[in-house]
Amino acid sequence: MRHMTNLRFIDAVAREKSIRKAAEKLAITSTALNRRILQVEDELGQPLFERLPSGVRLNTAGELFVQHVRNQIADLARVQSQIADLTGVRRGHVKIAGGADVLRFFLPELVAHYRSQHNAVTFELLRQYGDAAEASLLSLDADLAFVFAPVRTTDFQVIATARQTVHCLMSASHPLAKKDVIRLRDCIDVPAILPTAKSGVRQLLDVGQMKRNIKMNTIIESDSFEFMQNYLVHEHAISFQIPISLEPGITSKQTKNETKNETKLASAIVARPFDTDDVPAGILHIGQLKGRVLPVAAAKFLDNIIHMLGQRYPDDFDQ
Amino acid sequence: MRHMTNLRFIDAVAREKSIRKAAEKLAITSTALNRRILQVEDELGQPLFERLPSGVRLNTAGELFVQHVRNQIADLARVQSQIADLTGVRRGHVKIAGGADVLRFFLPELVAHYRSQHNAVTFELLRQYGDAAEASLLSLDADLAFVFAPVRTTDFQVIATARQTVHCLMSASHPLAKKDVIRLRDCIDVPAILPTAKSGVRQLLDVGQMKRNIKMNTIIESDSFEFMQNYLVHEHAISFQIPISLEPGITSKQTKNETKNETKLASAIVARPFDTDDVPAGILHIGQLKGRVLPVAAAKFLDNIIHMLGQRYPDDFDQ
DNA sequence: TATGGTGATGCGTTTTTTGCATCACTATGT
DNA sequence: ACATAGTGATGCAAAAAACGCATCACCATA
Repeated sequence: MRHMTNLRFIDAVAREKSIRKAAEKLAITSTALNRRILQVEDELGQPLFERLPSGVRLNTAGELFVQHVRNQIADLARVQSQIADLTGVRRGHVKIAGGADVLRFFLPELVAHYRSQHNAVTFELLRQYGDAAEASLLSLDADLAFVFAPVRTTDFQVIATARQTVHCLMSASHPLAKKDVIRLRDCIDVPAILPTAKSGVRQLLDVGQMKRNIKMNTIIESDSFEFMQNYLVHEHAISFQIPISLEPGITSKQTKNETKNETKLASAIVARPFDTDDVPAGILHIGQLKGRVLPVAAAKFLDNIIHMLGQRYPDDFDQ
Repeated sequence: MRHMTNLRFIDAVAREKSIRKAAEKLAITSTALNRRILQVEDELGQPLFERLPSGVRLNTAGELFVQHVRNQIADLARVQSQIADLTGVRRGHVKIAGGADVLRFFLPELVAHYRSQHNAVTFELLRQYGDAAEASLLSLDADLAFVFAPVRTTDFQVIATARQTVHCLMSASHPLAKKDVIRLRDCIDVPAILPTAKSGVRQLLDVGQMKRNIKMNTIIESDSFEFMQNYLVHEHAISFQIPISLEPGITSKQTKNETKNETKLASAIVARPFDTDDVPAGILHIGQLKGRVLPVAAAKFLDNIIHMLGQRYPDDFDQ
């Protein structure tokens, strides 16, 4: 859309905090970009940027204007998506912010399924946690966000939630695998691989350890699901995940033929839920920017998410 | 704002339903305008207008897009107003839709007072009733609307209301002027000048006549406040108004020195409220488009309206 | 003091937009 | 049936706007 050029340029400069850097990204010369910005400032009657020796920075008016610009860009995308939908072709670009947990298996499957029906829809997955994800909603860098934690800002509109009980992962031959529910005291002295401190799961585990006054035997910290899971076949340790990040072959319930399924590495690993009296369940929030009308593509994808969550976690799901 | 040109052009064509007519209004040639529209349609990937022999008409995509365009235009105005406010200069253009009642004395006084403080703010007053006023909010042709009737659409957000008792107007020497409150039965056989049927006051009067099974002696119908009021000095008739449209000299309460004030024509006229058991009070709604963030100028003017109403009708005011 | 970074500006060139003339089409009235 | 007056679309030359290069002025830092 041609008429948006100036606005996109301003957005770019605001992000890069430098006209020359933005110009490079936009594949034009800095002088052309500079003049367009001067022109807009002139039309507006006052500057949007402060000129610093190291580049530019938005002033108050600029902050206001850039927010407006991003709204415009997002709203145009919404309308385009809606218009495309009229002709039967769903079109658009869906931007989703979420933690590594949902990016691991849940979203790949869901996105693939959606794209198999609407291949003109493109996606953008941002790995962001908590505050950062909410900030992306606000700056319209994301249409939807998964937040596994209490929601902070008032701009976050929760569309659905899913209770996620923290699970212990371990080799199928681990003694704890015989139990249906794990108590925190069972884990004393068991070598434990914990997610890094900023992770939501880690925070829940810490709450539990505080409550029961139990200190787990932490041998490794990592933010890689793959490492934590794959390590378990080498040493009889335990690691922790929430259901949504579990590899499909790993079920949280004990099955009779669990041993038969051990064809792949994944199925040599089992998951057992914590007793929620020890480690509280976390709430996964799916939300959007409050008051925003989403593009058709994003809105329909959100429907899919909700449907899938409702189907997969019928008891722990809320809408 | 240069980047809005295409959008303003599309808006104009949609309103005029003709490229040539719109071009004339926009002071460009039809061919330039035509090509700009073709360009936008091309960028968008599909047409916005149906081409008819008599001009053009929006198709479904066009309806969507034009609504978006109007939102953009209005939102830009909001941001501009907000930015101007940062520098201490209030700037903007406030568009108000309302009936003749509020346009008569209430709004002139209020607008004049506001402009005496912020002379960079301009105003646009649209004489529209009920549905039309609400439609103007929706198409963003108006920022604020006064609706004297039940509010229909869900897009109308009521900011404040004022109960308005229907008053009888008459010459000060009229027998009914001795009463403090008028009953409908007092009006039997009194020559009456009624507002036209679409007026809100008329509807309230009709409700009262139904309820009490009384038919007033209608000698004249008019939609001109001036005619109805000025006629009263020539014949001992009565006419009807709500407080907000009353000329300042005319008070609704009986005062001792009423006769002394009869220096002007206006003060030869007195107003007496109807008993609300006979003629129900009407509710004047002041509202805006639901969910919309108003430009500073309009928002602050709305504050003034509310303040003035609260001061003038402390008992019948709601916020 | 030299250097490498920033945004601003004058000027010639390129790209885009505009207006004129004209076409193709369709209602409407003679 | 035919002329007429209205509509939007299009080819082409002129006008206007945007662009890129070279360069300036400024500032922080080494």
